[in-house]
Amino acid sequence: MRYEKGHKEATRKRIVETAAASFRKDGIDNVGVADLMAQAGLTHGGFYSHFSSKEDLVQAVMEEAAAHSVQNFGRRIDEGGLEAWIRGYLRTGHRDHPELGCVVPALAAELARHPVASRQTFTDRLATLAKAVEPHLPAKMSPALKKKTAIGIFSTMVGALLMARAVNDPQLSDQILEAGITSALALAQIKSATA
Amino acid sequence: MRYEKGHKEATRKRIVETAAASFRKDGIDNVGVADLMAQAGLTHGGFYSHFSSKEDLVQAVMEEAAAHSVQNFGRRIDEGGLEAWIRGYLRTGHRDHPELGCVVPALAAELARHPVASRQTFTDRLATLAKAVEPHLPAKMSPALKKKTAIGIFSTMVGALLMARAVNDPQLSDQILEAGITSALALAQIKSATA
DNA sequence: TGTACATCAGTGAACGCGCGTTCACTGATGTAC
DNA sequence: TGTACATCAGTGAACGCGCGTTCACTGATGTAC
Repeated sequence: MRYEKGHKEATRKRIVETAAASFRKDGIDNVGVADLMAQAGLTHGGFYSHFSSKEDLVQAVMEEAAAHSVQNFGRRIDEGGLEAWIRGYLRTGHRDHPELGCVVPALAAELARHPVASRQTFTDRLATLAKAVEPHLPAKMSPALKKKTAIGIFSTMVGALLMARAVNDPQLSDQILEAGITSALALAQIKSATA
Repeated sequence: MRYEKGHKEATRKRIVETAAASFRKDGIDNVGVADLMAQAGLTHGGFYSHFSSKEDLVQAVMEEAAAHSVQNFGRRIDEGGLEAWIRGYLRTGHRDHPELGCVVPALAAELARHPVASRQTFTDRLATLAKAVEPHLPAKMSPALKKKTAIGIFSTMVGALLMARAVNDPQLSDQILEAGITSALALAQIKSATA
């Protein structure tokens, strides 16, 4: 072999990570295979020795993002608690750098129009995320309410980040993030010192 | 003139309405000018006697959607109250027919990558919407908290609808809508009979 | 009243461009003998 | 140890296609005389 062992896997990983960032920043449709390969330091023809189609890459990106973020979120929740997770998600840095952030506000609308295979990962991930949140909710909540609340909190966070990015007025955008934090904390029944 | 008075305005309106539906259903990038004109019963060349560019149409669509939905939401809130508005927004019919529904979950992510002019309308609309919700929140809330809560409720609704559409599992999708309703009602401090 | 002309919403061929995908090829290395 | 061959990640030209946009044209009507 011309390349050391594991070279191909490393290249594939590099393409997936490059794609994950670009897709979140510019949208799946707006990122071409040639762009992506150039960013990874390759030419476009080689793409098809790693993936059978662009849709195949989309699926790989969703899997990578799911693995990465469930791990990331899980750690953050367990280390800093729900409040730190909520505040970390709705910080201005996350709003301003979609390429480094959560795929849901960035890609969910586009993903809804993609084939089932690419959506499956997202579905699984959401269920996992809800389960990671539930243990941190007040003990007096019923299991059913905990599940609803976990999903409700995440809905609030996703909706707020999405709108904070779409809005044109920086001040309103900041207010949306704050409103998202306040509301998510209220749902979690956390009384914050700064809220 | 070949056509009766108001003909051109009527045609333009038809194009905008067709586009509003198609954009929400398939995404702005996935709907071509030629598709749109064919749907409106015209050929693609005539497009440019109505709009200077596709982006110009996007702007017109956002304006139409804003006018339409602020009016629609306002009426619904004033007639049925917050609870009816929330339940109406998070019903399965709305999830399953993005072409007839709110532009925010459908287009906000894509819109965030569009020029300022197209985003301005969205910004204005969101502020108007918040103001329509505020009077229906509990009187004991401070004005500042009312504003935050109004935005928080809408964030929850948008996030829930977005995720309910992206998810692959119909049962989970229904649960997300229910969780959105429960959480939005909780934020509005409405104790519902069926919640 | 009849004729010539101006108007202009809509037509449809054509444009340059970038897309996803294909494919014959390259060339450095590992393996067989 | 040296030579011939197989491997295969990556190259880059080429493909068909659909996109947004342009433009010369059409043809039914209103207007001028």
